Amino acid sequence: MTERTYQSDLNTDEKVMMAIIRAAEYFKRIHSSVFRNYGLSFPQYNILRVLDASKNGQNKISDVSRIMLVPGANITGLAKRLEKDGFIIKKSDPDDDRVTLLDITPKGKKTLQNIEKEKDKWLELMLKNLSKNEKVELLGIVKQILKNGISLKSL
Amino acid sequence: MTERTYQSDLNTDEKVMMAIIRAAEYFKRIHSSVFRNYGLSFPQYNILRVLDASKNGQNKISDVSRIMLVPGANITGLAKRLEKDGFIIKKSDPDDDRVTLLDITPKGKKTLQNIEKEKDKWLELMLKNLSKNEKVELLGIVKQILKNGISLKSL
DNA sequence: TTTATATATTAAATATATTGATATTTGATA
DNA sequence: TATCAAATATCAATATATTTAATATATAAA
Repeated sequence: MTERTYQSDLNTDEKVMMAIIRAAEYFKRIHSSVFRNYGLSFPQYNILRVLDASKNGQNKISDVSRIMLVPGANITGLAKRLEKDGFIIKKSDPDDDRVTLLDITPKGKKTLQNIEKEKDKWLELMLKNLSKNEKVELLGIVKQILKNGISLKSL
Repeated sequence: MTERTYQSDLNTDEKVMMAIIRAAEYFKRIHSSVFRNYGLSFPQYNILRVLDASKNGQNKISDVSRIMLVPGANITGLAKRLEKDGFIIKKSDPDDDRVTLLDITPKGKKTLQNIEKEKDKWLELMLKNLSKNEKVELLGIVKQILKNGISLKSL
């Protein structure tokens, strides 16, 4: 019986993962078509979001990297493109010369605002099947997943 | 009051989306490090999974495209790389010469099997915070999101 | 001071995504 | 039958993103 229970638990786990990944792809695909009209890819949009939610609209590359679970070498390239298009600027941290700070520009903030309405319209459509309660519940469960902190370092 | 309620609902929606996307990135990042040892990227792995779950281990490019929410032109490239590495083979559909069938090879199936144990070990770790009940609940809610069928065509 | 660690960049190779154009086949219809 | 529209897949060009490894610099710790 333990054998079967174990098996079936694993299958549930797998279903949970695949469901979440598919839902994420679903969100990303719909929303990307919004961002694209504003010259942003999805990862670029995410960086802007992180910065906008950060204190003073700025953050270190290493922190952005950690928050987004994206390697630093990757952020460097993304940041370069974002700066080229005027959405952010890079400055070095006066307190620590190793650190590069990414700073969202007024254009960056304005772009986020412009995107917001259109994006929210789609979000509402996509989540219209869920009650408020279900949303809150979902949020709580997903947060628990994120909280447990398994990391690649454990490998 | 409606104003506030509306606002707060939108914020919940956004939180739901961001949480799901972050969880998906989390899964993908951990699992990618498993797949990579077997020569597969995440999208490649997903195609194999789709084929493996399809009747006779084969499916049309257009259907894979629809299932994965990935444009067809994209699947063409992915399939080419998968075939080059012997995970799938491409044949044309005898019933419809427009159609290309992707067929998972024994090597492809074997690779999925080899990956499975290691992958499941990580999954279990990542989901250890959740009760069976919570998993089932999560699954039900996410499925509802996926079911509502908003598509890019609506744009 | 020496060493180790943290931070970011670069380079090169590969993979993925996007768009638009093209070719082929099929199905429908005049 | 001939023609047209739709479905399917590919290709080409370009832009982006990812991965890995190597490097440079600065800070912290010993």
